[in-house]
Amino acid sequence: MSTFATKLIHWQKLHGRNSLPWQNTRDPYAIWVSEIMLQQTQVATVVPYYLRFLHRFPDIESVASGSEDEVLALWSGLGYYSRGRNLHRAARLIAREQGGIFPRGLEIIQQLPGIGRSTAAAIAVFAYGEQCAILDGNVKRVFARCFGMDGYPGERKNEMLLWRKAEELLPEKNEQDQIGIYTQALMDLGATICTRAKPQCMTCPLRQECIALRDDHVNRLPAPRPRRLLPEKETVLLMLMRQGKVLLEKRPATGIWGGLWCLPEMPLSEDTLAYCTRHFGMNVEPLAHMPPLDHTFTHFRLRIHPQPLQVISYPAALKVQGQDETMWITPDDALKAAIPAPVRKLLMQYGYPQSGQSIEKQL
DNA sequence: AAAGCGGGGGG
DNA sequence: CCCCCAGCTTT
Repeated sequence: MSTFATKLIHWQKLHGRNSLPWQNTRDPYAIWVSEIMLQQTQVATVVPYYLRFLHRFPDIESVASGSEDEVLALWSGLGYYSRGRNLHRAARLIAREQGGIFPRGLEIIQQLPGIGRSTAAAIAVFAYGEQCAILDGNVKRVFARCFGMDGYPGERKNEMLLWRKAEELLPEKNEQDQIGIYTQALMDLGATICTRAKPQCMTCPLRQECIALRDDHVNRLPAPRPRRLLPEKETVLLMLMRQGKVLLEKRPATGIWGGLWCLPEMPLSEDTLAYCTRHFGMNVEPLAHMPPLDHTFTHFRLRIHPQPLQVISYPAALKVQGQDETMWITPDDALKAAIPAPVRKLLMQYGYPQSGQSIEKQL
């Protein structure tokens, strides 16, 4: 009778993933970048962003000497931009205070901005072989099913319980050199077998001990997060065109699309032409109408009304109230900048009506 | 159309 | 502390 860890290690060697771009390295920097990108984001999405990021920023020193704007530009489309800002902050911190050497040790790693307990553990395991437990969304799902945990795994007491289990189940002394394989096995099992929908229980290495499978509760576990209904909001995004260029504003560092370049936002209640006169001192006239674009966040739904406008006249010194940074940029260049996904979509629709262009083609 | 995913920050 | 926030993909 082999243990939990032994089964997973054996399964990983036969069926796990072993050639992802961030595997087969012990470079803590490369592992760090991958783990940050993999927060909230699936492998297939991350791969092209990761390759591009490491090509431009091959080490901590290069990130630290690059601008936040450039980091965010490479992050554009990946979402959760505070991850990019924190990565940049942390790189500068490490460059300045640690001579560019990524720290060792779970607790130290966890003190870096953007790195919590699970991410720190993953880095400590993959880069240094430390005996640490991870607990990401995949692992929570695997555990909730395997142990038949009824409650919502995000609830405090359940999460504490899961962390305790995660630590108990770490490999025994004789297999501690396999901690990386074991950790990868947990991730891969959640990603390829113990999936949210249609899990492949028949080929699962844990099928003999899985409580959810035994009790036919696999599709009920893990318990879903308690929901509250989404508020809906509407806003206007102005597409001010002048000499083939569009006006972008840099958003404040915090809040929605923090630090990204965005089309100027205007309340739906205002009159467009009056707003442009008052806010920018511009004379404008409407261009071809564009249909509204719906964008969903976790906590609200946003209906965006794009408003393309031709600038007829504008003041010599464009000074926008409460906005320290604005720029005129061609839509082509804007697509290479740090812009949120809906703005990217609008600019692409504007530049290439009809055809949709996927992120992979641009990368 | 709805659900899921780690960590930071504010109340 | 606990609760809210963030943006994209998958189902």
